[in-house]
Amino acid sequence: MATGLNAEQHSAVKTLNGPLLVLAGAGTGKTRVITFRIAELIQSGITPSRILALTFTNKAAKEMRERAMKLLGKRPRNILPPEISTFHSLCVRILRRHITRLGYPKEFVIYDRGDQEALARNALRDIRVGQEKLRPSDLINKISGWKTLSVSPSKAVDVSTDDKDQLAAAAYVRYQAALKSSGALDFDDLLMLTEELFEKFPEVRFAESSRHDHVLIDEYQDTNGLQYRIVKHLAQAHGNLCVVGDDDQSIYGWRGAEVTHILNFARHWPKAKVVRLQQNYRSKAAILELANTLIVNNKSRHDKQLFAEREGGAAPRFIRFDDETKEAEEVVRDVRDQLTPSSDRPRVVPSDIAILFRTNEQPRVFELELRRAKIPYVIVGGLSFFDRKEVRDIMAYLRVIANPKDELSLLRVLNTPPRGIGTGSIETLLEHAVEKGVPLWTVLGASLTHPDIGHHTGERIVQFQNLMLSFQSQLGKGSLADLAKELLSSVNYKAELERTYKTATEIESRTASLEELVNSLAQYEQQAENPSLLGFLEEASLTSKDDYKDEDENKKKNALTLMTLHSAKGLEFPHVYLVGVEEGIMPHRRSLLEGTVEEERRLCYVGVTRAQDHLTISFCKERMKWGKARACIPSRFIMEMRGDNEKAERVAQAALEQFTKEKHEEEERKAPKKVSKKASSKAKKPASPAVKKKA
DNA sequence: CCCTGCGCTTTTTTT
DNA sequence: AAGCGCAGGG
Repeated sequence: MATGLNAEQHSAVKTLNGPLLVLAGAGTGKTRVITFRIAELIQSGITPSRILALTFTNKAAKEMRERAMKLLGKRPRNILPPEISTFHSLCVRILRRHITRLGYPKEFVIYDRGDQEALARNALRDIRVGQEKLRPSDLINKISGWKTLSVSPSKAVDVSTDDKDQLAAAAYVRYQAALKSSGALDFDDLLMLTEELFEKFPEVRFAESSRHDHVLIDEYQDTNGLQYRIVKHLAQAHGNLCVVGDDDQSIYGWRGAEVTHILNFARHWPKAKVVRLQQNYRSKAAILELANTLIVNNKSRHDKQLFAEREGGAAPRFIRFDDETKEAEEVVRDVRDQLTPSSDRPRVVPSDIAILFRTNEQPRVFELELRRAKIPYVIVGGLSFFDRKEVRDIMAYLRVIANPKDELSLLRVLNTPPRGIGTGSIETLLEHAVEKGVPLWTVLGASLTHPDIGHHTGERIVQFQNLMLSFQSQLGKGSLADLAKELLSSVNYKAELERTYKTATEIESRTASLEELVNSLAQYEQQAENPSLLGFLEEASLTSKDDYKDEDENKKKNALTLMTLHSAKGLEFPHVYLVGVEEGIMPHRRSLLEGTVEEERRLCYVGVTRAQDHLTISFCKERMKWGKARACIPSRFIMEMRGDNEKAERVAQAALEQFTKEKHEEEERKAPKKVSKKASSKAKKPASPAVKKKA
């Protein structure tokens, strides 16, 4: 079975029992080892379904599933396959079985990042401490951090000492209350409640941990505290836990991932066997050398040195451009050159090429150029299908139909498209609902008799509710795709699009995404064993959006890839363009101020080690920011890769100086307001960080 | 209640 | 540059 493996890989694959830590450097055949190991376990007589393999993305899970199946060949249909899924999907399955014990409904919905933003925005409304305020995204990160530590809202209020934390804690209380009353869970809840179940109910822990005899985890360096504890529960009984990862590729520290989990694995599992994979099969020596030179600048890491199996290779290019437009133009021109058939080198197709960047705003310019050059491309992540306004609208309708308690969605669709239900009436209803302590949905009917709501408006609200009710009664009867189509026509959404958007192309593209939504419903119904609206919604929020709408798989197969470094982890391409390698972007300015440059360096390392044959690193002299051109400093990582540490040091100094100065300027800009406001306001703000709420 | 337009803020990565 | 909130006219 295990053929073509080197000695280290062989050892990892053949160690079937007990704890096993595989420290696998970039490009050392990590995925191969996991899949071979799964196959080996099955060969040795383990029932496939008793194996649980966990990944961080659906894409990785899907790929692993396919590879394992291929390795195993045809299996009788009545034998269940190994369970290969993401942490989050696993938790959803566990919760669906036991969550009622925690007082949550079995039919919970999952709120994604967009919903979280909306909730956070609401929760922060009217909350401030003096002049301090919090951005929704910061609140979300903060809450996520608390949840990772299993800190409840009330506990957060207790433990918060500084102003910002107190403020966040107050918002956390509201945020969590809103989630609960909507019958919704966010991503962190999925993990947190699973742990709670395991802690509170030994029988649940027993039942769930008895389902498997072997647990494997990919990208272990990115596990956070919750995931770590869940895994511990799952593997405690049998101890057959195999984790695979690379501390140099830990790039999710901001999400609570702790490298210590992988660094201390041998301590937590004293019997653990440790295997190191250090032979890199992916990159040409010239590229790997660059990566090695870069990463040794990190102080906290397992000391290791990767060896290139593929000698030589073209020297990586470092190119400077005038600005981001030039960068996109020239990179795309270079891509086109590469794609042009030539007799003196092997053929290159778009799917051999990836353009990698740090932030999600960077691809815009590249998209434009690629379209102009007629090169097929896919953008991974970023503004995805499910983030488009029209799709979110319709999804909100579907959610209200599936779960009328979902207040966020209800508020979104109540007057979308405009149907004469104004903010005034909605406020009144909300107050009424809060008074009675029931969901907003329940009081909709009362709007006809409510003194503060006009008769006309009341009628329209009831009409809306009846429409939703009629769709609810259709659930389980006909096809979901048909229901969605009917929904679109009965709320006249297309007319709304035509009214809102001016250009024909925009209307067309928005209409197209609605069609796509209907198609994905149809597709879901076809492939799901037991299709339900709730099931579709669950899949839509959990599945990383890109592999979700695989409508034209073929087109995708031949497309160039645009993606962030975070999304690129685990992938490889013959040609890689790493763009925007400048101080402030990579390392990101925020990391400089927060002292997390080492993680940025690992990010850069991940980028460099994605390349198999050709690597191009580029940076700009200046870049547009908020409509203004700003000078850019080439990243210290570039100097480090070239071995000029002195210059890197100077650059680091200069960048830190510049960004701290900017930060000060920003604060200055805000300060005068503070003074004038204080002067003009009648009552002075409380000195203690008391949370002010408007009634 | 709906729409438009003005001014103000925006600064990361993702399941 | 772009999205959001808010004020003011229909």
